[in-house]
Amino acid sequence: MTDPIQTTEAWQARGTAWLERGGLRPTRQRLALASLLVGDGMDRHVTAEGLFAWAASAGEKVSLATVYNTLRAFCDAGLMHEIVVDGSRSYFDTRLDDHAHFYWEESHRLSDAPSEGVVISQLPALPEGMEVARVDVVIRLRRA
Amino acid sequence: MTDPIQTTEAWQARGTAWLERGGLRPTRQRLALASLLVGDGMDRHVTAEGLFAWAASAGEKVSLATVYNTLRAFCDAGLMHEIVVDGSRSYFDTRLDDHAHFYWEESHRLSDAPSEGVVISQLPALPEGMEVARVDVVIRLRRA
DNA sequence: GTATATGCAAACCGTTTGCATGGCT
DNA sequence: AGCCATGCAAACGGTTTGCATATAC
Repeated sequence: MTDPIQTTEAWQARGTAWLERGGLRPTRQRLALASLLVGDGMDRHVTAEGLFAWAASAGEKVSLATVYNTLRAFCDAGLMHEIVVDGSRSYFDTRLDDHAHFYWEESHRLSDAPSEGVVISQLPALPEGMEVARVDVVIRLRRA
Repeated sequence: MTDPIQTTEAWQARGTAWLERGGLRPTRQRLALASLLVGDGMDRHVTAEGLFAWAASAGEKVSLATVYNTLRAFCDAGLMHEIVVDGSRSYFDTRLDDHAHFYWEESHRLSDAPSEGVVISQLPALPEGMEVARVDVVIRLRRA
């Protein structure tokens, strides 16, 4: 669980380092969002609206358009990945390696599947001249 | 390849049988779309706009709203599956069994991956009280 | 000082819906 | 006759964009 001793400054330090890795200027808004996303070092799956609401409830003043623009900037900088599981909204993931996801259909939540669990032991022959950009595995869950 | 001897009547017969399987009334528009989708017995991946354009170029008069409604009806009837790979549009697949897809990022096309190719040899432990609704595997391709 | 980020509101675009008309059984 | 499907246009919702202002370097 999260260490309760962690300070806001510690989160911001991580946020700043993270932005630096992406070559992005540490503006107030980016730093606020980055701190929320990676401040505690855990992997996150957020939607734009969700992050906007989270920032607002944390007292950060960031416009919704900036949240969208910033998430896109984070993706372009290679700091996050966009995940599409639901046509009506986009999810953004702070974890960069290929890994499978659980998608909770009734609550519209996305989470990591235990990484040891999914084993793709073989990929199909790829079409001529093509390479794999990414392999997305989404395990859609419903109440049993 | 498609057998050039096949007649429109043969497509319609398949379309009618297909609609029947889904318990859907064989209206002119549904029959037209069904014939395009399953008339030749091949698996198809279409977008609503794409199917609308295809129908129009085949001389079928169907409104875009009806294409959307009809594709949804086909999905609800269990005749097709909706596949989400691109936040900006939905794809609809006539093939019903779990199988992996190739997504051609630059052309925004979706196709089946050779079924023998992908082997998921193990699934992760599922959360308590949950079951798998579906497992989506999308292999995103880019030019090498 | 210059390039870039932000905020707002308006535009955008794929999709859905309300309602009147028309067709299937 | 009654129910359901269709078509149109308007509504919808998430996302993007144009432009004026503010901030980082």
